[in-house]
Amino acid sequence: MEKIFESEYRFLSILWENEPVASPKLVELCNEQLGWKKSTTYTVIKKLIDKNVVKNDNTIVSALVSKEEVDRQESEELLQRANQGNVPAFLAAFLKDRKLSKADVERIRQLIDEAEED
Amino acid sequence: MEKIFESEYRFLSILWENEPVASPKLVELCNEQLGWKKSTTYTVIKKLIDKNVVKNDNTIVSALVSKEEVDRQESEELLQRANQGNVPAFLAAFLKDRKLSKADVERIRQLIDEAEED
DNA sequence: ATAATCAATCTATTGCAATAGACCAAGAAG
DNA sequence: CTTCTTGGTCTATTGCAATAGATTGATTAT
Repeated sequence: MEKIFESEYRFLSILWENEPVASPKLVELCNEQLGWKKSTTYTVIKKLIDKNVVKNDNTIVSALVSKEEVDRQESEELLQRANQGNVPAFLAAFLKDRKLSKADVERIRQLIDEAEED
Repeated sequence: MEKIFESEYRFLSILWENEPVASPKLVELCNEQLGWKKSTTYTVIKKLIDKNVVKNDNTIVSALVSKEEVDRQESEELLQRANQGNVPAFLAAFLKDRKLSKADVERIRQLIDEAEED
């Protein structure tokens, strides 16, 4: 997946919250929430269509990629850059000096179990 | 801490591996590893000095901030942006569909335990 | 004294993401 | 029909990170 820029992410955040949504409505929302002019919204939509991240079917815009996927890509980049893809090293740094409640620990423990391959 | 840009991070990666190091040596290293001209290296050093991230004591350059701190800041931003600071949510997304070896799971389990508050 | 070297700065220039104004084509309204 | 509206594009412009050339001021060597 091609890189998503800051302003594209801001746009997507609005889209994800409202999709599927008519493009003029997006123009309105982006103006309210981001202060964007009409053409700004449309150029961003276009860029994202080119990147296959968004589609516009006869005025109705929707995302082809979920927030989870985009966020994942971001964390993957960080994992690679900061820890060369070493998951435990990344988590060690991430959890360092962090305090977790019993409930959180429980939830996380479960996630780890699910990630364990046999 | 002020934001560290991509190119500053690349520079810092070299600095962290070699500090403390004489500035002309940094010019050489940045030229070899990044293809930078002399002035580019010096302007980046200057920017980082302004940001209090690096110091230059009579030609000898060293970092005032560790890689761990910078990486941490980065992951913190991601945590906020993607999961509003919710650690378990972040970890859920991060670990989803990831395959971990038994050894990794063991290490991570320990990290979690250490992060548990009483 | 003067020339050469060298660390460092100061001031551009480049590159590209972010933003927007001017325009257009097609359909709706008169 | 023709005028108006409207979704959309095309082509700037702006903003700022990234990069670098020209220059300086101090030290070293001649």
